[in-house]
Amino acid sequence: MLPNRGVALDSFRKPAFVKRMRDAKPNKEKSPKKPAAADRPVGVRRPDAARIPGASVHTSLASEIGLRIVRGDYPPGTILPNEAKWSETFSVSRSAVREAIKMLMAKSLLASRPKIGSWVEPKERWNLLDRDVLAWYATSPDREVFLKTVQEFRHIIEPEATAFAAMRRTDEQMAEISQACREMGEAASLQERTRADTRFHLAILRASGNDLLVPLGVLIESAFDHLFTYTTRAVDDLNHAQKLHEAIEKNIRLQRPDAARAAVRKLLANTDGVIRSR
Amino acid sequence: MLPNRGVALDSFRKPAFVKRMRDAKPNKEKSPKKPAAADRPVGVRRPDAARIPGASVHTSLASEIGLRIVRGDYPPGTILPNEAKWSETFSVSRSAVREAIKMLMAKSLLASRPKIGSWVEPKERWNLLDRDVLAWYATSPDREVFLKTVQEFRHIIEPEATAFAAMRRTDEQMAEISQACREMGEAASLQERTRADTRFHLAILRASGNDLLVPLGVLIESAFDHLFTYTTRAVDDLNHAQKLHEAIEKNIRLQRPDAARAAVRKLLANTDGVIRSR
DNA sequence: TTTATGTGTATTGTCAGACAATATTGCTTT
DNA sequence: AAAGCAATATTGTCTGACAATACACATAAA
Repeated sequence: MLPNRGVALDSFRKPAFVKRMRDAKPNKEKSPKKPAAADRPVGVRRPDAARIPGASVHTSLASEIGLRIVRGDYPPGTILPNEAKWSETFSVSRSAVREAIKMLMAKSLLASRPKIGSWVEPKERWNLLDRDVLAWYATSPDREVFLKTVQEFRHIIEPEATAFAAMRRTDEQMAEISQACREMGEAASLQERTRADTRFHLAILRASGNDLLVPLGVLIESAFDHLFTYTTRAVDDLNHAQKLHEAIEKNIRLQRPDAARAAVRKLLANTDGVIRSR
Repeated sequence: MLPNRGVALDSFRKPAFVKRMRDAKPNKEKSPKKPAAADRPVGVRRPDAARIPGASVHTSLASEIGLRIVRGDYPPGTILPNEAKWSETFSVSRSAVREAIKMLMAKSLLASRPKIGSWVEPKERWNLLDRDVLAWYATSPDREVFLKTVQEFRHIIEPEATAFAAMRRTDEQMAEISQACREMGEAASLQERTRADTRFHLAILRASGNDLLVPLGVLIESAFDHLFTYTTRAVDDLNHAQKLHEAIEKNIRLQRPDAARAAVRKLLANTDGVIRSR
């Protein structure tokens, strides 16, 4: 019943690579500390921690720890502070810590064993295509590099996905694509436009008929997220981009895979230009 | 600090789409039941559940529940039995159930709210490229379809990844690739060979210089996992496949992106043939 | 009747404290 | 010096309690 981790080869071994960095403190002593615990009444429960208003404790905790790991505070192989320590640091219960850690384990950022502790997994195991991990990852290096990586990935994926969509889309899927495209053109605000843009590309992925392509949508969302600041408001550019989108829509509608692929390549090249020129 | 879920557009709403299927029972009444609780002494703790010897309780639980979800026992939108129910069903503590559920939430299979319960997320949110989810997914439909999907994905990814590897690989990365290729040729058993084969392809992904390509290695692993049964033992085929691999290795070594890409396409076509002919 | 308001209640969220399982570490004995 | 053994630290698991939340229903007001 247990999923077959990796290939048959069960060369599973003790975490021999873990560096014994006991009671490891974060690398960079930027010390997140409590960013001024001012307007907080004394004696109240749950004093510090990176509490986020709307979110549950374990979710916030997972975000905080996950971010630190991805950011490189605890390099792969190091042993994290133990559960009691986290519990104390953030003034939360051990259960909350455990649930947070379980979330990070599910994303393959961590693994743990009794008497050893929890250590950071090697980077190539990280599930970088996970929404959260990607978001954390996006904050660490300068945006430039991240955006370039994502954009490169889009070049690999989207042309082919679109070609498949042109071959296999259902009428219903086509309707979604067309509507998103139309709404892009009619959008009043830039935000609304970006929204429709995202829907457009996600709909194409769904229409590709390959289930495995769908989860890559997070990359596109992330790209638009970070592209937003770059986006030019020049009307000419917007019109041009709109035409490129419409070309894609048309070729999918007419079921022309090759033309659709080419159209996507053009759009991506255009986006590349926007990034480069900034 | 909280990762920006999706694009800016916070059209976050109450789970309006959840079907109110209270105390939902699994769809298919295949009733996994306890598959004969024979050789188990009476009165012992933790009687049934899908306990897996080596694994922790919450991990086993997550596997069991995750498999059921992916398999379609609880379609997207349905509300799962509550924590107490699971706890009772599997005779484990509520904490264990919660930790398991947190793992599934981290993979976006579930979400939950107080007073509502936990519901299955829409399929397009599932993190299908996660190791575990992929493994569960691989068990559900017939292998044919799954393999075809994965293979199609490889056609999209690997040629481009290899071209990048040819351009950007370091000497160290090249050494890994070459060694894996060599070990493929020298492998004594089929299993050993598959092992090296996997390493070969993963090394190429790593050498591509695009961090986002690395996590896709799980797909390759999964492919080989399921391809294993198909693998022919005919010496001619093995020799042929080996030559194709060596061609790839050579073109990466000589830094010829286009030739490398073409070589990978050939190899994939060959693999396609193996699948089709079976 | 329709709309607002409050009240009950089921479910997850959080906490606290205990014990079990496990593997490292150092000590003891042969 | 080698082998076995005990001490110990850390995660794993269980139990029981209370808080927070938002649906559902009854009740009251317009």
